[in-house]
Amino acid sequence: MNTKEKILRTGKIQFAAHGYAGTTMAMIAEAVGIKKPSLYAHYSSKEAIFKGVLEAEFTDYIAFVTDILEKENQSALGKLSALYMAHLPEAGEPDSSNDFYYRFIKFQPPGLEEYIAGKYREAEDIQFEIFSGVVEDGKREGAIDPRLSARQVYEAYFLLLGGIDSMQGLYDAEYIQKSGRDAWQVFYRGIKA
Amino acid sequence: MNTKEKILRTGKIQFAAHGYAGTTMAMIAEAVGIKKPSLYAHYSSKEAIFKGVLEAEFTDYIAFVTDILEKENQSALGKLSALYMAHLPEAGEPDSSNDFYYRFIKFQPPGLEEYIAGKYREAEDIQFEIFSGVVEDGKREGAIDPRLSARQVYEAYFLLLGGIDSMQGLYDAEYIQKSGRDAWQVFYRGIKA
DNA sequence: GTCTATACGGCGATAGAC
DNA sequence: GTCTATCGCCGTATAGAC
Repeated sequence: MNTKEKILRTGKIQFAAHGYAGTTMAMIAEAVGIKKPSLYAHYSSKEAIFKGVLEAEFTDYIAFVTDILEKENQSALGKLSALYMAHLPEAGEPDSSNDFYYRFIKFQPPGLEEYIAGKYREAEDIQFEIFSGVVEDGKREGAIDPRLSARQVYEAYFLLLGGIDSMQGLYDAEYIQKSGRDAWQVFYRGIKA
Repeated sequence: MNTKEKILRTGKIQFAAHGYAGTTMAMIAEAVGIKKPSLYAHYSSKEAIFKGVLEAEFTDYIAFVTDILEKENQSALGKLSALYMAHLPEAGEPDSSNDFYYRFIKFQPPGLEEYIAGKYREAEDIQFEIFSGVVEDGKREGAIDPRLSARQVYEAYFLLLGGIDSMQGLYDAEYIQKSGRDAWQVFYRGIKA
């Protein structure tokens, strides 16, 4: 891994853990293993590093969702469940990608509000399109109540995911898992045919 | 309103909008209408102002929940629905209390992690106790499926609320309201007897 | 590309007059 | 209680040698 990639990797971890203002060039440099001014040989500013991380995260997230929802030989409910469960935290080290994504979707560094919002809407449009296809499959399979609209199922589903994220850092992974599974049962009862 | 209260009021708004590091003593002072050093006649430090706001917010939040869930002449489902709907954003100015609460529950300023976590657990214990009483009432009224535990209903419910919060700032109030009501229907189908 | 040295500004906080 | 003036520190970013 070259230095430029290393900066993105460690930058993501630091930004996710300490926020934009709370992360300093010195912190990133130290974690990378170089001195502070050397960062400027790879990125022109702190903001440029941040944007680099952000770009990569959106790309990865869309790939992650697409992978799960377009898996073959799986029922629609199987796919929805798999994507949901993939969002539950695992015990051990924190998931810095997830932390980064949710932190900066909600709390944008000053001056980057529009930039981030634009990226987000773009990612969400793609996500909704794939998701609603799966929901329609679920109706055809007789698993999802056809009276519910794909939009309605989508909203309830991502409200739950947002809720799971809002528990991170407040509870341990095991409790969030249990909580998340409990909520899934309620959700499932709510959409089943 | 005296200066000390004014500092808490404006401090809450600034902290909610810009975060802890992103809020400066100069910003608070200007919004209050005094100069920066005058703040120190009322609070010994930036952290002291923040803690003052935090304390008041937790107190207010518990009172808010208690008020709604202990209202007389209301069915259990009516209470749950009322509390849920009260969390949906209204069009117009942003709700700085809500923004403050959720921002700092999830992203604590360095050094205040334990302090905030402690306050939060305390508030949550009280909240769960009241909430589960309402759920048990709902079962007795024949409105909620008795096979569901109060804990399970609580978890699904607050996952939804967390999800609603995670939409704030990304969508306008009207869309979040619609989304929130849609999700409520799914939730209701999921818990009804 | 990496380093040492440094410029420059903004931060929290204090001193001391009124 | 409020002000002007200022301290000390640390942030981003640059200059210039190797």
